[in-house]
Amino acid sequence: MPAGTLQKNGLKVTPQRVAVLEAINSSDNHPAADEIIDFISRHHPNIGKGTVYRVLETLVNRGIISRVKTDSGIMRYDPITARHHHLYCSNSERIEDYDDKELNIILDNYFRKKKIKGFMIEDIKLQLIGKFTETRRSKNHKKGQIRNNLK
Amino acid sequence: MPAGTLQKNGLKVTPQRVAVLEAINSSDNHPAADEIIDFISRHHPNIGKGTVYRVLETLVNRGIISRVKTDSGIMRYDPITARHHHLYCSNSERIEDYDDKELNIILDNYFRKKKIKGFMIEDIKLQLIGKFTETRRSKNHKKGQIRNNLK
DNA sequence: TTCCTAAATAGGACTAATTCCTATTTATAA
DNA sequence: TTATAAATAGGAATTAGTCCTATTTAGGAA
Ligand SMILES: [Mn+2]
Ligand SMILES: [Mn+2]
Ligand SMILES: [Zn+2]
Ligand SMILES: [Zn+2]
Repeated sequence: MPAGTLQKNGLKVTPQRVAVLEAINSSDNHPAADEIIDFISRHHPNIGKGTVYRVLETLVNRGIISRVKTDSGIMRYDPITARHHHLYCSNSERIEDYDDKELNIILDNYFRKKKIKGFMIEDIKLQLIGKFTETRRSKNHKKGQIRNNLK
Repeated sequence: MPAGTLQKNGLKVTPQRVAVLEAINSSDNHPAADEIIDFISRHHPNIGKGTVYRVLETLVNRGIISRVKTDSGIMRYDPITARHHHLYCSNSERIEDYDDKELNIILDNYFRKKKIKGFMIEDIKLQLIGKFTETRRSKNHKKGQIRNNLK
């Protein structure tokens, strides 16, 4: 499947690109570059760090993956490019997807009426900050490993 | 005024703290640490970079200023701590405040009903991404200087 | 006013995420 | 199979931010 995605987007199918795509798709963690590199390195120990960053940029530019901003300034990556929002834990680095069509409709309607003077909206993202009351149902590799920097 | 704010918050009034507060207050740019340092350095050339970061952290912890996250991972600072949202330019680093009580009410109502399972909301931030159709009405020092990284 | 001391600063080393560089390798179109 | 433009490896460079410690200082006490 990764190979198909790459071809469809007119990208050369390289093992490195396939590996990066697989890493992101198999994570439910919104992984950082660092985690992607760790994951890939298990079966592909000689991948260049620079290559991973370059591949990520390429994939973002083609709209195959997206970026998720964090407080700490570390960039994280998301296999989902469709419109959706995020839940941010206020005392760990956990980030979960939040998809809500009803909310999107409300927001779209609101801003269809209420124009912001001097600004043309292209996208609306909600950051919902709070606390998770359930632990992660980890689907993948690094089970439960959530970087935690409670301060 | 900065001195008063510091005293009110039980902080020693040092020239460095006053300078940082003045820099942030006089900017309408949501400045990064780098810009705050540049600004202060004009009249206070020996301020330590570490001091500026430490003062910023102190001010954030006391609720005197707040942080604004950006795409690029560079942290920016905001003299406003009251609840408000931000307009992000999709091809420059421009960020403007967006305050909208009606919208806050809509969001609060929506999430009062619609609970998110496994998550307790503490704060909701909207990132409105788009294009500004008017140039900045620059109130301050670095006139018009908006870091621009159109790529 | 002067003195004392806990708190704050200067200034530079350090860290870590990301970018950049270039010699070498490789995917693919012909 | 070959040619070549595109991609990678590997490591140096950059840079926002943190950390450390000798020195200075704000502000309360005397
Ligand atoms: Mn890791
Ligand atoms: Mn600057
Ligand atoms: Zn997501
Ligand atoms: Zn603001």
